[in-house]
Amino acid sequence: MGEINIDARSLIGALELRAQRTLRHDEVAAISRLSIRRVRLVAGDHFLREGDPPTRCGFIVDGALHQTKLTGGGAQQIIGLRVKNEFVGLQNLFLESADHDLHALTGCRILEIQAAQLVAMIGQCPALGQILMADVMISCSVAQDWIANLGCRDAQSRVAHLLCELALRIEGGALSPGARYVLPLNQSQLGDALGLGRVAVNRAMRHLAALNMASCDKSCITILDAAKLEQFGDFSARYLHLGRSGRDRRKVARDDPSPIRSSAG
Amino acid sequence: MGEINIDARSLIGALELRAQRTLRHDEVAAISRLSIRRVRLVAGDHFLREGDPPTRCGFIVDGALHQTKLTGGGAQQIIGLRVKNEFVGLQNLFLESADHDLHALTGCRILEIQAAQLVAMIGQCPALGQILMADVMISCSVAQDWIANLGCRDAQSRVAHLLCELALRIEGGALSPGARYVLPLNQSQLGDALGLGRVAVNRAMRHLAALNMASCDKSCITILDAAKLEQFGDFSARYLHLGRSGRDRRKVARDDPSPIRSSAG
DNA sequence: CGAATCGTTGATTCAACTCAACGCGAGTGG
DNA sequence: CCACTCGCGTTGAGTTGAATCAACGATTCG
Repeated sequence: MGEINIDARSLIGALELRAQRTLRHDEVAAISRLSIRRVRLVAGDHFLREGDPPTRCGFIVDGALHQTKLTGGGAQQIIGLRVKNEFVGLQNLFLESADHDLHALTGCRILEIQAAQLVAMIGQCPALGQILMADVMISCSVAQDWIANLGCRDAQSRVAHLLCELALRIEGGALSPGARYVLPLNQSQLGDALGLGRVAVNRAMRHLAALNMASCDKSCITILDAAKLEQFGDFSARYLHLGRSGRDRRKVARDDPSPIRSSAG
Repeated sequence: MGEINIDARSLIGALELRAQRTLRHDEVAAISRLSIRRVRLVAGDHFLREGDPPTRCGFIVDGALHQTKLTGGGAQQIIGLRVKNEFVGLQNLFLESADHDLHALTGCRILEIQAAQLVAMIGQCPALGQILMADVMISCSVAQDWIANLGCRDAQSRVAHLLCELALRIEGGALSPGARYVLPLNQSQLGDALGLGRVAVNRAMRHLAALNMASCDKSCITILDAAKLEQFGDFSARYLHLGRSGRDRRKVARDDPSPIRSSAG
């Protein structure tokens, strides 16, 4: 294994984490045959634009990107976020063109892989394809959860819900009290993601802080009371499909009886 | 080919339509090896529930289903629709459990396939896997477009947008003036899908009728002025990824210069 | 220092929610 | 056959949550 590229190693590690198993030798070999290019983006750079053929894929080593759509009215809607340790560009892999823009939200380090190579790899190792496709399926689940978030929660709950989601995705860890992470969006962008105005986002965040659920200093979010925040944001981690023991997740592991849902009756 | 099951034929036809090509013999053979079960559902029946292992997949021959989530407040959000000639249950195929409910919206005829068989088939024929995975990717695109719809359009535009989408998905045809289709949702359910109350949906629909864009008699939608409806609903068919010439699509074929987006400036 | 961006707060406006009532048609049962 | 109920669509009136407008403090950066 000593001869394998350090970047390929990162990919292998990420895939093993997702699949919850050690990759086989042929799988490792297939990955190490990929030509991986290191790419750096600064905030605002685009990775894919609407209409582009989906030739670029990548793995985010560090940073965050957002998927956006422009509406006829000139408003911008953030339809998805991608953070470190996640893939980008997989969503359109088997389609003819991208249907949205993909931009860097912060500075990013990305391992770029040509889509054609990825498709070839999937053909050789369907099991690797499954891991990548599971990633797409999770994106789909997350998008659908966002629909529910926008569709039937008020401003405060929406913000709380997104803070919970990002805590888990960014930290890759538990939603434990005192957990802290850097939010890659400012309040305007949060509004674009949540279908709210900046003012409403600001008020919601101050409300969460006043209730001692989560505080925000600059871009640094601190989870003060995880349980209360989850309940307030009607959050359940199931849709993130983090895996039983995977990704340092403790919350999902302890099969909790979903206090939120049961309270609904 | 004469010996192939009529249900397998339906699947083959659907896959060929999606892939825009004739399937190879080995692909046809792989499909004909599937054991397909005919299932009928009546409105309200469930096909999958949240938490279920994703063992059931299917192809909708007729009817419509909805994917739903319950929120803590007791509200139900429709997070996706699946209509005839689409697959169901693919979204969770490589995940451990379903994260939402899947219910019949109307009476349905479904060709059910066990997930395990489908996975095996994908392993044997990665090219077939690509067609199925493209379906998942389109679901993801649609979900993200719904996010944009909920996030930054008012009630009237949301309804108009969804009517456009469903016209294309259900009719599989052009959004031509005079086009007519049966909406599988009542106004309450439309509200659940669009994050609106029934009253708002009703007023929006009457508004669209008053402006001679679309009329609604019982559950039958008639597109009166397709261009106006598209513009009003800020609709572009790109996210449906219907393919160049595929599925009888005329609209997508004629590479139009996207009048909506250009008007935004 | 000035310019720009972001967060914060108050005041006003408005779109959609909620409540409420009623018409209509389908189905049901006496 | 009619009376009844039930679900759905329709409409009006009052309420409210968030948008919008506006102003100001803090921070960063050139």
